[in-house]
Amino acid sequence: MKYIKQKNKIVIKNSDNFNIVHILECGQVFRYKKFEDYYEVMSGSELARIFTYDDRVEIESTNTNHFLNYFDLDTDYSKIKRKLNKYEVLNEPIKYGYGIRILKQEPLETIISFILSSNNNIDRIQGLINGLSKKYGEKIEDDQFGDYYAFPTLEQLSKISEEEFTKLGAGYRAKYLYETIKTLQNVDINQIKHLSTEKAIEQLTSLNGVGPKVADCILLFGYYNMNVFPVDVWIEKVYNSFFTKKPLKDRNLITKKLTEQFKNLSGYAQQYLFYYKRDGEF
DNA sequence: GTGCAGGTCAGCT
DNA sequence: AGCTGACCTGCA
Repeated sequence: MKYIKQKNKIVIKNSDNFNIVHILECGQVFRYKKFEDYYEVMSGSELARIFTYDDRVEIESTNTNHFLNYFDLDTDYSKIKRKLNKYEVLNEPIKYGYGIRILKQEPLETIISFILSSNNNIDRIQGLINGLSKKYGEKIEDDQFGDYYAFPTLEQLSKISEEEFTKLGAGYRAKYLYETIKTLQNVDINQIKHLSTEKAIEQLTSLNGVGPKVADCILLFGYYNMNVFPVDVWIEKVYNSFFTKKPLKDRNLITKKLTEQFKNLSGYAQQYLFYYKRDGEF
């Protein structure tokens, strides 16, 4: 993707492969907020504002290189979409969500966020993550962007009791968080990226509160692994409407069928289909 | 009041 | 291994 890198700004001239609404609302991320004329996104301890104009997109941030990587701007989505378009079922979804890009989020943040996402709704998930950051993350006072809160580090998270997670409103997920954080203190989460997809899923699902769907989300959004196809309620509907004559309700089986079909493009395919089904009309 | 929201876990065949 | 019900919580 062509972009111009300035001191604290990234300018994208041709934004056929970058649409901030598509990127933020295709289900991969929770730490963002819409303002009147821009979107704000937080990643780790960094913050970015994304302005969309007729002829360009501008990203102003606390850390240009961080967001260059976060938005994966050196990956050519035209090429990816060409490959995906060989599957007819993806033609319309790609047209609809043309500006989707898969973000490179931080593993810890992704693990915690998607544990909170289970059987929950988006508003509450966002509220929980904001509350968690505000209460336990580092306060950052930036001259240009004002005050905001970083996502808590593992060390900061490890000091939180189960009761405090409950007080935040995590519900029965409080125990999941508490147990998982305890486990993570004895695990190097960076080694997960070197494992085979199968082994990585095995290791992630051993964490409390992480089942097959959440494990797939963590691998896709936190480890940039395109071999997984998270199946939630929306993808279940997509599969049963457009991929089969006999409806399945076993999500593990649906995952298996879809990853067999899309192989190392599974992650991308999931995002276009998810956004099209959830936001548009399928 | 009741059903639901981006599933997971435990306890049963 | 595969299936089923319970589950925090806040909002329509």
